[in-house]
Amino acid sequence: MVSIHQRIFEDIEARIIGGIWQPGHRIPFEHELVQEYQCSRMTVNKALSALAERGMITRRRKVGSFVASRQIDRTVMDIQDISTEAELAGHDHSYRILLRKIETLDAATAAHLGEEKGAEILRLHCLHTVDGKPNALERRIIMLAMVPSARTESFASVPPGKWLLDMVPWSKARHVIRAVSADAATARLLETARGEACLTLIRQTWQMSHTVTHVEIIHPGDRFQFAGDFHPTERGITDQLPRRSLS
Amino acid sequence: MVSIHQRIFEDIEARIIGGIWQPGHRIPFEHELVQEYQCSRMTVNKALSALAERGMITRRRKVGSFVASRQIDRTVMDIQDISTEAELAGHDHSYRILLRKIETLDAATAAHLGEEKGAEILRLHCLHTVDGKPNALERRIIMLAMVPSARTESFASVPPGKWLLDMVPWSKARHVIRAVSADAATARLLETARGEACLTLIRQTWQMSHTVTHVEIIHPGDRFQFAGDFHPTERGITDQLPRRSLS
DNA sequence: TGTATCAATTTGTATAGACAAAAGCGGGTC
DNA sequence: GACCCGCTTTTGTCTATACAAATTGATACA
Repeated sequence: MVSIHQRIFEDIEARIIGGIWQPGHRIPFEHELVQEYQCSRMTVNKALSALAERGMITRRRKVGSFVASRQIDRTVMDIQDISTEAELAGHDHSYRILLRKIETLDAATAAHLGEEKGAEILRLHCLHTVDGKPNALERRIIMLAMVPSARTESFASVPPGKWLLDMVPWSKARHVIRAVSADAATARLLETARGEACLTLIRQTWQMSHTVTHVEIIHPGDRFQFAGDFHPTERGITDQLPRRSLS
Repeated sequence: MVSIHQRIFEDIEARIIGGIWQPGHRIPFEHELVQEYQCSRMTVNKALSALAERGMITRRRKVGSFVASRQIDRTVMDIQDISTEAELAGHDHSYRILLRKIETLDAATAAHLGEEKGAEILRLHCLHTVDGKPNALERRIIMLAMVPSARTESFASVPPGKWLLDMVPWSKARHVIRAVSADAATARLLETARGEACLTLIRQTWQMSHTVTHVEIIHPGDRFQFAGDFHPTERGITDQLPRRSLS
């Protein structure tokens, strides 16, 4: 049993996706759809508002609603904590702390993070192993002012990524994905060749304009990839499945 | 002037993001919020439904609404057509067709695409140049059954990515990002060293379960990266800015 | 000609009321 | 105990109505 709301939404969506209504096409006025579907204007309005929120149509008072101009090629990636992700995919995961040290921010790093020089940080290096093979090198900075409890946490039983995710809410995240060649030290740790292509994910998260953490995760290119699906059709971005996969 | 709807939405959102209400916390019932905000239940309901659609809360009849369990580390990337993207960033863009050939699908490629062997395809290879330096190598397959007009299109003035975006609506896209080392031919075309780390984007788009196109775009790793921001706070995924940037 | 004003149209937001659907709870029966 | 039934609570959807805000188009006027 589908609701009227849903029926209107999907009918219009299908006509847009199917190319029957091209970008720029004016879709019927609310009162016309009220006639067509024999329902109240509120119901039509909610359906059209939902389509507008999704970016499929744009609406202007007194003018009407129009099929949005261009399909943007967008993808949604769930970038998860390594351990969670490995477990979801049914792989073994373990990790080893290589370095754990409290420092103060030097000028260059501070500028790079957009924070004040001299702030206290926890620097963590971590090697992740999946199914017995080294899979990622994690280099992390945690701002101790934002996460005071990290000062006494050993991270012996819970990996830092997971610990932070459960511990600190964030309001903004930035991700950068790069391809880099492994230097000698990285290659040795990841048990791969020097110069091997590596997929690097850099993530910085903020809470209310203060950096919480900055992390660089380096994967050997022959053992990792990022994948993401996008359906313009889907209800919410929440019914996506985990997207990062072992290759 | 903000609407009541918006005020409710943002108040609750702020309490979740700020960590005042932890995951699992039961947020007030609709009738309680009606009291608190002195508005009708419809208004409260719409605000809570919007939060649920966004994945910040989950709702269950008779039980209540709860702060969603775990923050997923998600990012939204707009992966645009190379020319559009370069122009937006204020760079010059040109391209050259290296190969344009109509073929039939061999068994291996067909299996890889999830399509039938023997289907007619247009194979296109294309070198993109940004600000005078080679920036991407594009290897594309277009299913002629889905895009018959591609048969006679020369792609001399409009690059294939842009042409397809304007021409054919799609209902699903899949993206994969990889790091690979350049082989000799690729390195020569991209004017980089053999073995250099390259960032590869693979994209396959479908319309109603039929493949429209499959493309592999190889960027030299020292000249390219993908970047994406995610604000759990934002209204829609549509007010995102272009995300892929020249490094 | 240009400009201010007004009316009409369309979307945006809100209300109060109604009933349906899901799910927990308790009571009775076997 | 297990099972069934009905009561209650909470969310889900819909209606009819109302007024506000934005914008267009027409009209009046300098």
